[in-house]
Amino acid sequence: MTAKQPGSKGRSTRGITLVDVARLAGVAPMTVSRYLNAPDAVREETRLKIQQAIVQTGYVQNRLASSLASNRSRLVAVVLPMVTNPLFSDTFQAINERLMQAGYQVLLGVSGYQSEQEQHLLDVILSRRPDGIILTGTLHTQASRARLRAAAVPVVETWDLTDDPIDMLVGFSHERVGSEVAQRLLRLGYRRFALLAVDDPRGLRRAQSLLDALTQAGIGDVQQQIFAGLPTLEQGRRGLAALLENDWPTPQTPPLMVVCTSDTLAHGVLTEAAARGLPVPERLGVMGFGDMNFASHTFPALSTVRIDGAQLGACAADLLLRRLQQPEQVAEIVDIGFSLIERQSTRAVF
Amino acid sequence: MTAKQPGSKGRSTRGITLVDVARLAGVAPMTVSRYLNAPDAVREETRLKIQQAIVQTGYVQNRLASSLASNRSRLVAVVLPMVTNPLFSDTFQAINERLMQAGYQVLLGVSGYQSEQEQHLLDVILSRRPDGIILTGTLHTQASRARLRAAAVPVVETWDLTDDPIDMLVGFSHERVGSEVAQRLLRLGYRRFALLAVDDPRGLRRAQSLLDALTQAGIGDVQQQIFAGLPTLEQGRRGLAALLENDWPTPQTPPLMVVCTSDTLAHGVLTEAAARGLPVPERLGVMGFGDMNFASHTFPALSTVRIDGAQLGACAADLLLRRLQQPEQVAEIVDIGFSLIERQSTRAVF
DNA sequence: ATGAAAGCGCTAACAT
DNA sequence: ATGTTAGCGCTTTCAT
Repeated sequence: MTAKQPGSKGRSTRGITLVDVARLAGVAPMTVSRYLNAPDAVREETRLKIQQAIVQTGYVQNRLASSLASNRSRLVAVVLPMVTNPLFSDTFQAINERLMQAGYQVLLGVSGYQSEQEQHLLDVILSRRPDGIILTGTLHTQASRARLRAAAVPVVETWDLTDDPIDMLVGFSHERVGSEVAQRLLRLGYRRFALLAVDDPRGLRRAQSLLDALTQAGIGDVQQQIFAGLPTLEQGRRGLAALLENDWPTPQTPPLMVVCTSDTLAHGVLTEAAARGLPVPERLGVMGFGDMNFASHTFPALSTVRIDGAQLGACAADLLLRRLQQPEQVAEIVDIGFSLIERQSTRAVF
Repeated sequence: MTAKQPGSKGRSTRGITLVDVARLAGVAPMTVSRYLNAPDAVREETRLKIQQAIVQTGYVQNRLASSLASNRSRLVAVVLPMVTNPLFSDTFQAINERLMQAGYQVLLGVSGYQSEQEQHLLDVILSRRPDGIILTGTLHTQASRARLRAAAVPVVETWDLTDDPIDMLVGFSHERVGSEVAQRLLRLGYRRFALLAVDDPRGLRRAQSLLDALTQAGIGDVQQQIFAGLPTLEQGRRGLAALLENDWPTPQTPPLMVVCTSDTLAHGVLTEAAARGLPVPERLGVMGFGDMNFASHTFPALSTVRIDGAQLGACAADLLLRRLQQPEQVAEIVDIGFSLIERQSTRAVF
């Protein structure tokens, strides 16, 4: 509560600064700064004096000022299409954990799935001068991508494997997911297929790739239900209900395989099937995507495509952190792959 | 790529600044600043010149500098116990939406459910000088709460109704949830109860309040399964399995009511019941919490306690924004309440 | 190991 | 409506 003498043109007094701490500790401000940023560069005795002064004053460093002066914000922007999509939450969690541990903080950006305000979001983010940016998916407009390249900030794109990454990249091939799922299901004996999807860009690519592979195998008549919005249990139920309207599997027909672009949709399909007394896997097969934490515990257990979201996030954070420590590092591209998990929901007997 | 002449003691050149834009537009830096912060205070003609200069240079404002100079960061820290808990994602989404719209950005803080590193997280957050802080739940240690009060930053606590809020508050009474659930279920005719909970502090308070109400009604023998960690479908299945080991409801016994502190656990209970052929609601009743988006679409549909997470988030953001506009505003406390939703899973016939 | 000077990029406050 | 000056709180750079 010491009343400071305002300078002739000074502003109203603010909180406790590093100068206050320095004065109390009887050292130069620069020494306090050293204590904060590299304690080992300060003598033990001095360190104690400063420590005491900090506790006594309740000083909290002002990182706005330190970021400005040092040209390092220790901020990393993480851009998600949607905070409510549980597919990304493991990734997000892992990213945040690693970054915090390394002394960085996460600035959140939510892009939505449409590209309208993308440029604006990007400017808002860049205005904070983050030391790095982690994108979920990739930016949609070329203008945005160019701006990001121009900003010369390290960027990691995730959850995808594109042709021309902005910088670093960690993901997997959605095309390969689609075709491998098709091949596996064909090998299991399925011949009748339906598709349940929501309209997110990567999910649609998986779906298209699946359809292509099926067509190549001579299966062209695949019923499709594509919804707008996020995948929900409700959409899954509705989707199956719609599919069954013109194709109700009887004991005589071979089982129908419903491929979903998300475990959540698939869970809804299982639920609707149970509600209608349609036995899975005997007359209906279900395939999900994501291997989310519930997939192995649905009834019956859900076959799906496993993506290790936590590993993906950890990898993205590590790539970025390594670059921040060694700016010369080349831009890596990491394919973390995926694996097909066969559980009860695809175990029809042919 | 214009090589700037470094001052005698200058640092290596950085990006394009407001001064560069001003020079190109032929105005003073302050005029550019005005254009950015209050375009209406600048003449149309000048505005166009500046606009052009900005586009031409690709200038992006440096908010680190502007925050430092203006003592307003336009940053709001949002603290979550865990990013992967879907209970909070609607709230988080709503908060982020409102804040972005109002020109604020979200700085994420993940506290975990234990209080060990709470103080450190708090300092990390305060060091960015956020204009406000939104907490999910409340801080655990008195030291943290004191430090936050001392920082004189607007704070909104959410998802709870505590006795001594730090500042603003929006939530509901977990105690009342517990007792009202008990009373409702008793009125429905249930007399045999079991409890399934995870060890989050608010969930445990709901549970305790439920148990108290049941005891008052003369029902003291309530089997309990309390797990550590986040609520998952798997935990719900395991929980029911464990409960059934020493209490398998027969057609002769009155139905067993399993009250869960989370819809996700309840969903697991429904799943395990289906897997074991135990009919819900005839022999087993299930009650959830949260009314998450799947609750009305499980089979059978799940009775639960509805909390409007999106409304809660919007309310929290609005309280904060109002305070930021009118600092004299008193600290409001908002009880957003809850409602009991009766669906199929509690429709036993007595 | 510590200090002094200069300046990061912007805006508040006071002109005009 | 626009310009001038000082300074936000810190760190870089150079000196001791």
